[in-house]
Amino acid sequence: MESEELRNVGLKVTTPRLKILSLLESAKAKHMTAETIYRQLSESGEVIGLATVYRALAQFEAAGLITRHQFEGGQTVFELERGPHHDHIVCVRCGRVEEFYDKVIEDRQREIAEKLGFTLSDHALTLYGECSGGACPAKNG
Amino acid sequence: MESEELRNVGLKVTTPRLKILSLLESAKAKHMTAETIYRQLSESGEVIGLATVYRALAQFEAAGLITRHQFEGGQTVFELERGPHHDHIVCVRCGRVEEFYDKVIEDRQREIAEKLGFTLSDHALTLYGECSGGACPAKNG
DNA sequence: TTCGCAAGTGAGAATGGTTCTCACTGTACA
DNA sequence: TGTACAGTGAGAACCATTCTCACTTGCGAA
Ligand SMILES: [Mn+2]
Ligand SMILES: [Mn+2]
Ligand SMILES: [Zn+2]
Ligand SMILES: [Zn+2]
Repeated sequence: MESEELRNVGLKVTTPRLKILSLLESAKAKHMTAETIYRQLSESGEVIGLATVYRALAQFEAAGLITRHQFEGGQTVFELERGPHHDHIVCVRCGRVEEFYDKVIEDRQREIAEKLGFTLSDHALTLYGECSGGACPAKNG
Repeated sequence: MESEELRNVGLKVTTPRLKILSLLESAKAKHMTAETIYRQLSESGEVIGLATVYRALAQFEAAGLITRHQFEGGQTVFELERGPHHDHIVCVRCGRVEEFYDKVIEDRQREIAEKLGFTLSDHALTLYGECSGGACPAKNG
């Protein structure tokens, strides 16, 4: 249950936090903005302040429950941290986001950091391009 | 001369644009925020509006003269597009920025995009970590 | 050269995503 | 159950960036 998850990371179990967590789990879109989360909760009758949404997301991130991505030209998006690490490729035409994991790149990053005398703690890799003709909604008409 | 550079990309040669371009060329810091550029120009007696700085930077970027980077937790920084492409590693403690180029990663990105049905147009890769003890000013005291 | 005018500029207002404030509320724990 | 203190919501504040608009400037045509 989501209550467990909150307790496990040392956060009090409150209604807003539970609602936000379950929305992140059940929503069709995997990557959501704070605004989107706020609106979807509002539309389903949950009255949760936008400030609370931002606060909860920041806490979830600090606790490692979710990750934050800033794709260029868009707002910050959040996603549940489930399963293995991955990076993203974004269609600059329609905004579609695909995920990928590449061991070669991941390993290389560690080597590069080491060679430059850094202790690697994180990285952000996002590819941008246009998705293929049929798949890209924005290309049809 | 910088006038050439502006003309070559189809931009009128104006005083603000020239000042901004030369500052980017001569400044000690390679990666600068709009605010920093504005302040440095002001301090050297050049009166150029902040809005103009932002406008010029946007135009320079569109023209391919400079590139824009958004490191997490910081403001957008700009740098002159000279020499070959590179990515960045940022010290989360002191903010130092180092540059690197890795052919393996670059090639892999292209392959990944292709495999996923995307035509790659750009990418953003930034590593984060702590730079080594002696080199990191923030670690001394 | 001089002219005309589209393009550029600067000051300040507006924007918009995110954070802060503060009085009120709810959770957790004894 | 009571209480202390963390959490919440509404709206104000923040702040990087963009927009507005009256004025200026670069530059091709004459
Ligand atoms: Mn993802
Ligand atoms: Mn650089
Ligand atoms: Zn697409
Ligand atoms: Zn450092």
